[in-house]
Amino acid sequence: MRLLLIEDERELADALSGALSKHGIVTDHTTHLADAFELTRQNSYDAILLDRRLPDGEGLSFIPMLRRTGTDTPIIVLTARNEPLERVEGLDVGADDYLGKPFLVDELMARLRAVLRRPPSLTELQISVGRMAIDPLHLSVTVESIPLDLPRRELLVLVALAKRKDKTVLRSTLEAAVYNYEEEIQSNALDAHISRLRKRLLDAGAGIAIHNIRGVGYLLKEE
Amino acid sequence: MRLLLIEDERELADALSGALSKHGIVTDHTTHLADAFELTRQNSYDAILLDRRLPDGEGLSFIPMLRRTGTDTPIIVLTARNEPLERVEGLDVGADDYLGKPFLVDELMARLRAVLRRPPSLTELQISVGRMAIDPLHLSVTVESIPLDLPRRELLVLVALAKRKDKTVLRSTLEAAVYNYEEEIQSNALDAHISRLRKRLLDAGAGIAIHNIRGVGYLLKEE
DNA sequence: CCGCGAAGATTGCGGCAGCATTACGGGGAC
DNA sequence: GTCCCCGTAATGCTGCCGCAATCTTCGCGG
Repeated sequence: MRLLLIEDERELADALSGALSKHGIVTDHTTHLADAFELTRQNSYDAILLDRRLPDGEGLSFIPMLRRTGTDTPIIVLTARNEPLERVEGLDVGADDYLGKPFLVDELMARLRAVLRRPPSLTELQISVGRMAIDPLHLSVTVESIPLDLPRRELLVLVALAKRKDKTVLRSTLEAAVYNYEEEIQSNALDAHISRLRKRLLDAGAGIAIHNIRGVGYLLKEE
Repeated sequence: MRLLLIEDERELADALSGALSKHGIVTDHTTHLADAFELTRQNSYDAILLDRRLPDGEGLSFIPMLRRTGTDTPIIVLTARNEPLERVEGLDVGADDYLGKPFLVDELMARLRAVLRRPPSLTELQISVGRMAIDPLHLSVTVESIPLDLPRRELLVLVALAKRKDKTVLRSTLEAAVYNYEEEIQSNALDAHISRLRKRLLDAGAGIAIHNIRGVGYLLKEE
């Protein structure tokens, strides 16, 4: 396993590299964002550890840059800036985890494992379809910048479909997205939600269509 | 390595779990098909050991169910029903091996190794043929990024063929992919599906051809 | 090269499963 | 109370899909 560590405090960086190597992890280290960007282009990392305060800028700005190149390498932010709001900020720009300094190496390892266990994140921060923008993290929806508020269940259906726009989403997947295990469902509730959602999207002029694939599921695409 | 054992005889199940654990194999055990299906959705198994006679139905019916979700985890059927015709039956619905009770654990291990030695995963995340991309896990199909929705049975046929593109797929294999154990078929329904599928693919300009291998099966390739 | 039988291809038809829509009412939020 | 979400169920409809009839292709033997 190979990590990229972006951290300007030499001592911490060395200590961390040493600790990780005991777990059989190879670590590349750099102190500047510019170098980091170059390194990610030349190598393939299993994960990236990122400090926020860096000599040539705010570490977080690195995340959208990287994501824009289509890279979905997990990123864990390591920083002294550990206020709740700052954590939200970090996760919302696309970090996979956020760990405040000081931290135990054991906790870092555990979070690393957790992050690597996940399937490569399909979760974009912002999905746009038709005249519509959907933020799956905050569960908010806008049509041409005008917020559209939808009932909870319809919203969940929409997000589940939007995350895989232009691809079929199985019925069972949708049910799993909207209902948890306790909530039984013994009618066509899902169909009803789809129907009502369609009507609302039409009224709002969202410019998207939800197609049914008989016996399989549904598919969302621009109309 | 992790296995799923579907077996209602408690004693046999316990003995087997114990024996397998000595080979470093982790075994999940369940006695009912319904639970088994849930488990396969939540976990990823290297192989599945399946009894035929189960409290909630014929074990074999589980195989098409599972295959239909796009899972091609190897399945070994373990059963007292060990007549030649019954073995054919089992293998034809999509089992990878069929082992009659009683059996030696050593033989099971050998068969397991054999099954796992086969092409690591037929389950690519994305299969591309001609101008077409197929996602066998999510059962979605696109032609030059434009989603193509197909009826369920035609879709299943296409996916089964695409997974083994450029290779002949036996008629019986296709039938197993499309029909479950209960559903009898006494006409040329499969041929009809192939025919309608060909037409749809042509209309969509998919750039692929489905050839017939007389008396054997079908073969999908770029045209 | 021709003829024949078997396998496959195609297509219309009809039944019915699955979906869309909508009205209704319980229930929670305010 | 009032509003609205949301599960339920009734209704109507679409189009999938099994069937079978008919036509075409293939491979073999003479």
